[in-house]
Amino acid sequence: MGAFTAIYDDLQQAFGAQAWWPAESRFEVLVGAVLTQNAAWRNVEQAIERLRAAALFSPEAILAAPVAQVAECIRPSGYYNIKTRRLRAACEAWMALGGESGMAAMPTRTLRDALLAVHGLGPESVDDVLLYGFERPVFVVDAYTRRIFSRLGLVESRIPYDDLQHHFQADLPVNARQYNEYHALIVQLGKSFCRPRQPRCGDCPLLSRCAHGRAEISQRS
DNA sequence: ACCCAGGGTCATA
DNA sequence: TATGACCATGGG
Repeated sequence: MGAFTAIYDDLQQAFGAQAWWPAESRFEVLVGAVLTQNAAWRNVEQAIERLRAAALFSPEAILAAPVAQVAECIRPSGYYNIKTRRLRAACEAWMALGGESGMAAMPTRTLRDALLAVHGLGPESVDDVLLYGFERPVFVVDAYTRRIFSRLGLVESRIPYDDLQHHFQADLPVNARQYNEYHALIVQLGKSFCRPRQPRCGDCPLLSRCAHGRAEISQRS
């Protein structure tokens, strides 16, 4: 068994089932993927609620609404001017690609390339949509993933997105359900034990695997 | 008061 | 190719 598979087992043992992504529709995954860029999910939930309350929760409604109204709705999620533009671009793409049915009919590679071409959708946002919205077996890499696995000594801290994604997809079976759980477990672990500056390594379930954690502990004491 | 969050784009070298 | 500035709100 490879290290990435073994760590998945450890995390599942430690944290149990996660059941991500909290969304009621594929479109909501797209909206959430844009709004959660470098923002706390709590704030994204507020922004989504405000869009719903304003009856702006469809690509058509968002595109028809005044830009200022959309911006006001999503304000709690931060970067609201930029994210308003990105959200509108995402809605345009959603419709241009034929909505749910059109996108569901596309091969994963084709759909990924089409979404990456949208201004404001980078690799993580796109892979959120592919994995959590369309159940495609695409591993989502985020800042926690890079930090955790570089501290574990398995990859370089500056490893490019696609390279790190490849490590996971080469080591794990091609299984969207498992990719879903694994990414959620990584975020759970990161929130508790793998902050950039304040790692609390003491009770980390991966401590025995983590040279960084031991080094930090001996440094700080 | 500082740190951080489920990133991405753009200018610069 | 790779680094840094910038975007902005809200909770610990």
